[in-house]
Amino acid sequence: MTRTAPPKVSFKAQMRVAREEAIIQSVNRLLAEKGFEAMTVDEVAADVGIAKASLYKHFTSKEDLAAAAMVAVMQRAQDFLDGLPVQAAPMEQLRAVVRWTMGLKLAGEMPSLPSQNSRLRSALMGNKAYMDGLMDVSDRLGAWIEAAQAQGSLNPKLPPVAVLYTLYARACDPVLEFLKMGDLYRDDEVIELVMGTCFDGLNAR
Amino acid sequence: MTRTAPPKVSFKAQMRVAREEAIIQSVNRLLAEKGFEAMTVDEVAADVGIAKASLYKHFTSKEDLAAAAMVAVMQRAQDFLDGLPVQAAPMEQLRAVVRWTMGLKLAGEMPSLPSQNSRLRSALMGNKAYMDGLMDVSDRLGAWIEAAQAQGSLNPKLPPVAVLYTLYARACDPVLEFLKMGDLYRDDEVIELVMGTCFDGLNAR
DNA sequence: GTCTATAGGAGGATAGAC
DNA sequence: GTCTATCCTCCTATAGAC
Repeated sequence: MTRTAPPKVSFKAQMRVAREEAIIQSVNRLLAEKGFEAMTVDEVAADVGIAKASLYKHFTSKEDLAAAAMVAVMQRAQDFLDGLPVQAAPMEQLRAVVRWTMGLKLAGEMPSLPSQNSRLRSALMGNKAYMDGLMDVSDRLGAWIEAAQAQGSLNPKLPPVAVLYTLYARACDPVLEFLKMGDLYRDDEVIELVMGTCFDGLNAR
Repeated sequence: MTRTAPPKVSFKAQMRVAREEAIIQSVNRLLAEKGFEAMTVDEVAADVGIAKASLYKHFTSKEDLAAAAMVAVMQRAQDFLDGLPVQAAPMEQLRAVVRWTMGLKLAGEMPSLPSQNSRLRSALMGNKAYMDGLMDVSDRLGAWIEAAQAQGSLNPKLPPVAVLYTLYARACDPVLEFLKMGDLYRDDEVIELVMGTCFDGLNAR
């Protein structure tokens, strides 16, 4: 009788993964809190509790760190999509995703990246895991958008891509933080307000 | 017969104002193009065609430069508001302002500032001209918002401040640049699309 | 007030020992 | 792979001559 095969992932590899997850969690929090430019690699290292040089053994650059955080967020999004009830109406799926996204943002768990930084853009576009996740999420949302338009719950005159961008943009909507800062509304009230302006618009109905 | 009184503003003072306007114009363009963090004072100096040290004779810091650009934008907004037809319906005034704002953004003339930078926030809050302009614009928009709600064209259930923030947010809406990048729509088409989602919402009507 | 030159310091990235 | 120590580039801001 032969010995059992060695585990596919060694103990050391597991430790490595665990550490990288800790790093990504810190990066995610700091990106949400201060944004990419204001976040320093020293801060990340201090927050994780390791030396800066050790960080660079796991990730090759600051941009790479940010990309890893985005991969994690994209994974969370995919998990959330997987958990949605399959039988629900497309429109309700879309509304649920947007609500979830804004909840993340208000909870300080949504990394905020500058859209103009070209080095960062390159790092993101060159990250296969991120691009795959983004494509998958976009495809799923796109299917719901078209279905909702077909059944007349979503405005059929709007180009699907415009709807998609509009939904994505709720993840970095400054209205959320401004309303939160005012201290007049609880987080869930802020979310319902912005849900209203997003789907029903500002006009009276 | 006495000589005419000396001009209130000396020639040197006029030169100074003209140079500062040139500086502000460069800052405005660079802020719109690359954002605050990516813009360097060296670039501004090179763009204006003067030495960096000379810049600091006019403005005490990079944050001060950005604040001056915001003052100029606020002045343009006030001028635009002044030029609107007085007899138009409040709702139309609001729509006109948002259209104008998005046009500025698409034309690359809307400076983009990070909302998290505290040094910058302090510079803005400490700039009386900026704060006065912001208050004036907000008051005028606020009056139209309440009037539009009173006459039932704007959803009366929305808190006026939430509407105000939502309108302001169109000035930095990433949906504009994303749709522009796609090259599927002309600038005016992009504006009308976002006007639609903003005022009519995503839902079918 | 304009310039050249440089101080001063922050921050990304790496060398090299262990 | 972790550490300490350091490099090096970039950038804000200022000194000092004219």
